[in-house]
Amino acid sequence: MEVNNIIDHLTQHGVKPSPQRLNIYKYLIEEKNHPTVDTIFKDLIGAMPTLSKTTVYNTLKLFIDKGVAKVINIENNETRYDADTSIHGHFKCEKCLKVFDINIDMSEIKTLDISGFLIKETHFYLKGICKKCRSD
Amino acid sequence: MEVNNIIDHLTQHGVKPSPQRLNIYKYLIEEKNHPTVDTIFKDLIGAMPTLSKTTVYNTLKLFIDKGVAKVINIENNETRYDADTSIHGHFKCEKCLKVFDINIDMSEIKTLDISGFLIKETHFYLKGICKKCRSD
DNA sequence: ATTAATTTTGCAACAATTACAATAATGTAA
DNA sequence: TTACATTATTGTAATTGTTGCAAAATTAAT
Repeated sequence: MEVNNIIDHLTQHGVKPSPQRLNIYKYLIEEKNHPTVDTIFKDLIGAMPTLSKTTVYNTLKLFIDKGVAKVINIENNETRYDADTSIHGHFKCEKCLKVFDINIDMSEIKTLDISGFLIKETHFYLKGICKKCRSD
Repeated sequence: MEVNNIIDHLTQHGVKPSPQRLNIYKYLIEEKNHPTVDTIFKDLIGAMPTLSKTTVYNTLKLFIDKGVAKVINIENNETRYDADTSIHGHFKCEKCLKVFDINIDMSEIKTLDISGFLIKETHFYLKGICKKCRSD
């Protein structure tokens, strides 16, 4: 995505694009690694030496509120973030620890037990061993 | 489930049924509230006044290892536990905070992107407002 | 009964996250 | 521009869920 498009996208969602926010958002969409706060912080501190970890937390919370990012909750001690807000699933490899995107067809899922329930968020993930790690 | 059945079930999975383990497991299957460690501890400390929170942690970790319980990870700051180890999903109501079980047909899901991947765990959950809370 | 092995317990340590107040940056109106 | 108001960023302290660890208690074995 072009920088101008990013600025538009954030602005349209009510996120004022400060330098920190821009860099964090760019990082989220360019590195498709579903990073943790710590990863984001460590990868950006070089380019923005004054960056504070609190800012990363604040910014991600803002992104979630404004709907330009989503939380991925696979392990209870590592919250990850994803700028892809479409409904999709994840696969976490227990060996290389990478998180992969997977497409899912949710139409088959919304069923029986929860008729009358209002669904706001859909989360799906698998854990196991990825193809590459199995052959290593 | 009868107590003897519970003992058999735990034993068959390699869990020696101490009083603490028995009570925690019974709590898990009787109260279908998908409790947190804190909830379990607070609800059992009356009946077992010497119970330690560390024991609850240890016991649940053992249950997971031995396959008689599963982790439910919906919020990043509240790990919940479930003695139903079959593949099923959950719905968390944002208003009353209850967690409901939902049946899912996983055959529709395992797809494309992850051919060749070894799947060990399947997790699915929704968030929203439950029927009762919508009508209140 | 002694000894060995396992389980439980309490407390300290740790790590992720949040609260909060101070500082910095930005926007606005004269 | 200058002065003022608003918003964003930062650093530190506090909080919370979890784990590490060694001592005490319980259970099993000889």
